[in-house]
Amino acid sequence: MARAVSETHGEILAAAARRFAVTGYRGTSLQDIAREVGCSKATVLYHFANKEALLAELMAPAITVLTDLDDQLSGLTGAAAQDVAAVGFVDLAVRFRREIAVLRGEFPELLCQPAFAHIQQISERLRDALAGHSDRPGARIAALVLLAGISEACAEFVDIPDDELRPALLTLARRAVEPVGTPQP
Amino acid sequence: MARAVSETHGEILAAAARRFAVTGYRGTSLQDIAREVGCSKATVLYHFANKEALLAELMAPAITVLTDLDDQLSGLTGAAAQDVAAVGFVDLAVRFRREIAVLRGEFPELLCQPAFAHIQQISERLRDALAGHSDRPGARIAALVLLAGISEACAEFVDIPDDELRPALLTLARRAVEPVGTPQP
DNA sequence: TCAGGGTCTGACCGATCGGTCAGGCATGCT
DNA sequence: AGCATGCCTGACCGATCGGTCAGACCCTGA
Repeated sequence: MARAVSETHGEILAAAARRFAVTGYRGTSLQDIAREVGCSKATVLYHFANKEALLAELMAPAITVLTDLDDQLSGLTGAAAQDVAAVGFVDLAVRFRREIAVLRGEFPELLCQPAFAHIQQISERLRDALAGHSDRPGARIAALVLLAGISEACAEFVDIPDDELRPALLTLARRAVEPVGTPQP
Repeated sequence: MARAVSETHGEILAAAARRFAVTGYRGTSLQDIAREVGCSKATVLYHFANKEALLAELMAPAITVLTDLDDQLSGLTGAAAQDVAAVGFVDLAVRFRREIAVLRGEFPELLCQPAFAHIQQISERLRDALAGHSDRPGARIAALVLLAGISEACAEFVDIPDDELRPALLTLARRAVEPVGTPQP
């Protein structure tokens, strides 16, 4: 057959995204992906060094956006940080619904891999920002519930258009976040 | 060694609960469980017909409570259903934190197993009740975010005492749920 | 025409998975 | 003493996993 390299490469990536989103990273074998593409398992491993590299390339765009959001958040505090975190994360979760679904439930194990080492810290900072940098248990619990719930909802509602899902999630987030005192003049 | 049957049986169950909660159902091998107990893998399979039966016995108490909640919900509508669902699920999630953690991310696959066939329907009814039986997208999205988020939070905050986690989650749920019109006289 | 490089594959590898099975070893009843 | 029963185990099974490798195939440039 011998297709152009970029073509097969992209097809494998797309097939992996579909399968990972349904059956998870560990629940999907290289054989499954190869079958969906219509090539051999060896071909998958010709285009990608190993299974982890395939996942890493799949996640790269989402991770870039997440890192940008983290940078944006670094200079903010209080209610401003809360709102930027809410808007930013909702937008990210809606746009990268499939990538979010891939990680569903496999976060702890996958984050141990070197390619994703810093994501855990970023998500903790994100949670902290959404809690308004407060250490009240209620605020921290609310932030975690929101982040996890929004992720799950995005992975679940695959058939709802972005423009409907995004405002609904944002409204919910703003209603659910524990208000934090902002220094007002 | 030859311990009393109930003793080893219980030890295996406890070890499985610990391991499943950390590494998930699929991520935990029978060998892992046997190692933690200090017996052979064959002993685990002497006390339990197979891996699935071990999981089923582990989940039984939580499933009983969930089924009770479902019965309670069957006769309610509107705001009453919303509040009973919120209180009931928060209580269940807090009490069975470890069982919730086991299912983390493996819901779709595990629910295919015959022992858990009806759980999916129950959780959908629960979500529907929490949405006040409304079909507005905002209400349905909020209900899913809450159920998923509460589950995740309970699985994550293992070190917070029940009496602190429960009211925080309940307050959040009542604040986040989309209010539904109740027929008032 | 031929050499070389990019693409792809079948066959194979060691490791690990869930699960089976014959048999060892106590204990208690007859 | 002899036997049955319950508990436990090492050895083993077929399947599947991620990954390797030698070589086939095709295209292109010299």
